[in-house]
Amino acid sequence: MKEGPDIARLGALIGDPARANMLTALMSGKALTASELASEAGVTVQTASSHLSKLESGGLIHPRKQGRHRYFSLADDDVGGVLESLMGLAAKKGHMRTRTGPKDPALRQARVCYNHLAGERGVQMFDSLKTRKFLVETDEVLNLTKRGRAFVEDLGIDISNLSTNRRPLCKSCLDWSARRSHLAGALGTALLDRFYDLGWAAREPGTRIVNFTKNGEVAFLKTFGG
Amino acid sequence: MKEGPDIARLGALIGDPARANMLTALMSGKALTASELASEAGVTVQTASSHLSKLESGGLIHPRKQGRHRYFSLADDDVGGVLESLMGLAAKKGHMRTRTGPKDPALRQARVCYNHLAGERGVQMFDSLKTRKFLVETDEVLNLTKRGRAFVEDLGIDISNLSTNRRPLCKSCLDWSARRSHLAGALGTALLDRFYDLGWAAREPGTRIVNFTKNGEVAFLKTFGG
DNA sequence: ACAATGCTTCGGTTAGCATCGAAGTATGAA
DNA sequence: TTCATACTTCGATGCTAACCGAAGCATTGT
Repeated sequence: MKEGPDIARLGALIGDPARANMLTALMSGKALTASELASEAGVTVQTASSHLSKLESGGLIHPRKQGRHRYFSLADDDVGGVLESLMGLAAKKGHMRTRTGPKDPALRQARVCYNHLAGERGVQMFDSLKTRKFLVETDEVLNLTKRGRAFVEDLGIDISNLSTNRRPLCKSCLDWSARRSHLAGALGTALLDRFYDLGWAAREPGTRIVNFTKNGEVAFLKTFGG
Repeated sequence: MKEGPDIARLGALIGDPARANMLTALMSGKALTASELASEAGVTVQTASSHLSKLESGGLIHPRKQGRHRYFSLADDDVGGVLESLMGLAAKKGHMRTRTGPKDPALRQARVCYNHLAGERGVQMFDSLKTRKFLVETDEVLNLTKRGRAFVEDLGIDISNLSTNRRPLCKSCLDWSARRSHLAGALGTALLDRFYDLGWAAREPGTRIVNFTKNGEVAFLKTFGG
């Protein structure tokens, strides 16, 4: 029996190509069925089932039974954050798969990171919130100021609804393309959802790309400085 | 040929128990030799060598040749950050295991590194020489200034005798306990020898420990600032 | 010169695990 | 009930990579 440190188990889980494909697919934030994940990973459903049970017992994903389907999603924000930071490191080390398709620039500009906005747009929003003192970072903990709270409520977000949750309101997440931080946590999710509702942006189906509409881009730039 | 996403390669690198042990050992910030890492990982040096070359070509660690040793350290802060986040996730999932204990305190304070002084004393001496501009480091090359030369000669060391040797006069050596540098090279050797001659310190037989006498400690602190 | 130390490379063995076919369970539809 | 879909479990196979012994290379010390 081989005993390694804690991170070895996590690394081995992420280290298998099939499982890594599944996890990156789940980074879109959508819950996917076992069959869908199998085709994403390019393996049969039996193999996928084996992988999924390992990921589940490893605490990386969380199943939700619904009818005769099982929907899988990432276990929590921390898992998404770790995967994001791993992608960032991989990109920096030049091991990035060089499929320079048209998708790549779009991914860099705006994409979902599990359930919040990432990419240049996400970094821009984060910086804007910090320079205007809506967000302050003290002792590595992010806090929303009173003025920030007012700003967010002006956008039409119900803060009290979020703060009841045990999930942290504000959290910084290291970006994959830029090496800067963007906003994660409940507020990050709420903001992205609000952008959808306002018609500023929409998801490109089947990918992690977030497409901003013409009016949405104008409004976003006006709101988060240029 | 199996092609997975970028993070799979990183995951696989971290996923092997031996490599994970090496990486966690390097998380201390210290640079370690291949042999030390082998014993940390519980494998033979041949196996360790194979692992280390993989970690190096994966961009996770960075080698630094020094004499007949190769010191390895984490490539950059980003690698440490990713490992840290992985440990955090593993701890959260409850797979945490406590790790290696401390080493001999006497060794940390003052010891020989081949033939020069290492440990906290060595680092202190090195820092003192640099802040007083007796040593300057340009382009990763250490040079003794004129004032430094005078200072060393005042201690009773014959510089001209050393400079004839093909061995470099000044060389920085990465410390084992602190992760700072100390002075190696012909001058480092000469200084330690001079300490012996002056009766400031003596070797503890059979070990690498250097014991300072009471008077020697006072003189050392006076000479190299405290 | 010679020996000793630190590390790497080569070759062959072995263990683990991903993989898929086939059979089994569960849910939903006709 | 009977069939179809979604998924899991079992068993067998095959490939990868970790592992160590032995030999080779490089540096240092005597």
